Amino acid sequence: MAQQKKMVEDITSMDVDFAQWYTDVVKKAELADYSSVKGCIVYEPYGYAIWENIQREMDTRFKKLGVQNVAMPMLIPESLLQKEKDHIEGFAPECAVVTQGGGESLAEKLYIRPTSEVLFCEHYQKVIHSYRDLPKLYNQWCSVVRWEKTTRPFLRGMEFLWQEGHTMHETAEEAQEFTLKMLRVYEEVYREALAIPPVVGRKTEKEKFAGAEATYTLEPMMHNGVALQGGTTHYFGDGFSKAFGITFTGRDNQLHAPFQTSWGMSTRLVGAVIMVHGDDNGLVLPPRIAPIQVVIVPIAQHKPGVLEKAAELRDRLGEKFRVKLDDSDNSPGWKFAQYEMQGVPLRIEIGPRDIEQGQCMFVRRDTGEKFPRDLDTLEEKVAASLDIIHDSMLHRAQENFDSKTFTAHNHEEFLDIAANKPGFIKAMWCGDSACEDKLKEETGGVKSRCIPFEEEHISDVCACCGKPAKHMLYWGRQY
RNA sequence: CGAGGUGUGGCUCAGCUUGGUAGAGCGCUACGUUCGGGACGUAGAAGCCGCAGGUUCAAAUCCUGUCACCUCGACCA
Repeated sequence: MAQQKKMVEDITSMDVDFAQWYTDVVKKAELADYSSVKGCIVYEPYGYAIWENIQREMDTRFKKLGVQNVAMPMLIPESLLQKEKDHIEGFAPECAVVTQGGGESLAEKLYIRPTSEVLFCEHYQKVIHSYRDLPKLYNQWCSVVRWEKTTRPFLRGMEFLWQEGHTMHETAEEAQEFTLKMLRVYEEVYREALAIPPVVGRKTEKEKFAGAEATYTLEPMMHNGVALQGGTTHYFGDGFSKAFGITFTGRDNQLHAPFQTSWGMSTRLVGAVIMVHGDDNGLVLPPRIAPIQVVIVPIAQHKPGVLEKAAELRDRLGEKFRVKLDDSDNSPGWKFAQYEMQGVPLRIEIGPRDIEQGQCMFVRRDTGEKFPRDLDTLEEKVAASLDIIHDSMLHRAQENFDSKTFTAHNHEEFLDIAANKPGFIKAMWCGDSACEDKLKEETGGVKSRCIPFEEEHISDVCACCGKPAKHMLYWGRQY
């Protein structure tokens, strides 16, 4: 697909400075603003609307699986957080802690949740008594706080919005199966709502979540070849259950500990959408999560009949799509640029000439392609175009992924690719975390992304140490 | 936490070297003319120059301190 001419001068070109480009898009598309606290952003209406649409895509899928939404407290007593050893060790260093209340020192410190496993466990301990109480499938939409040193809007914040699901199951098999089921739900959201093809697989021992037995992950590749950990599901076994004394009477009339999962995706997904699909003119939004799917720009709107016709189209399309008619006094060119920056998937231009001919002009945001469409079948034409745009965006993201994924057969090739080709590396691995440490050190930051479910056989030996290989890994730098 | 950088109308910045009435562009308000790729004219509103000390007749400008944010690295969704 031909690269569009750059029309917006306020946005730094991706090739010049990708980081600056990202920041420019966030600001110019009016997604978020900085607040007076470092790492805490203001989600502006347009940015928040994207998140709401992503939420809806996820929440309806959760509910189809029987997941129920709840709301847990924000504060965790220190003693509660300490009940699971690996968990506290993993999270305590990045927690914010409340030590005062009402002007007096607290007897026990209260941690602001960095994640809520222990809160769910405390509650589950009270409400689970019998196998008939299982499974418990809870989820919450909330914000969490982690004391990050470096922050970027949507990608990493001190406070960020997310959902965290926490479930309890009668058997290990059922919990393991549910962990993978949620992973597939996430992948579906990626592909069908975000038009992003992620790599999906299992994290290595080194990279897994604090306290989990297994962590699965979705790793989309950004336009510049850098990875983003964008969603994880965890299988906990019965470790937390035992630590929290959660028991139920089984079908055999014996006491058992239930098996647990958790899974989360965050507003980081908005960052992924920006960096996977965006271009030098700004944001490019997948139609299914775009706050405005169709923007109608009237041409020569002062002429009789134009605004009336444009409003009629808005009313018609508004029954099926998220539509905006911009009848402000700004010039058409200004409006074109504005909605391109904001990534609106489809623009409809309508002017006196079109009205005479019973048509309007469609302009696709993803390709810049412009073509006439008859007014009388407009609803079908818009629906078809939005689907085509979605498919085309997914396809292009896949092409970018493929063109930036390289195979390393040995240590030398691995270092060469890491140094010279931005993107993912596929390579064999012996299973030893020492090799992960070594490669990260040698390459200055390339880390294992995951063991994919469909592994390829690239060679018989580890691309680091040369010992017999156990798995194929995806590797890459990450945000 | 290491290395850089920046704080001046809403935004981007100039002014600081050499102290002397606080500026420009964009945006905003009103009216008019415009309208198929960021239109134009006229009139207008808007800033105790991040904060605190100090030097001085006089500080955006010099000195000291402090806070905040941004970018890049190391750690994490």
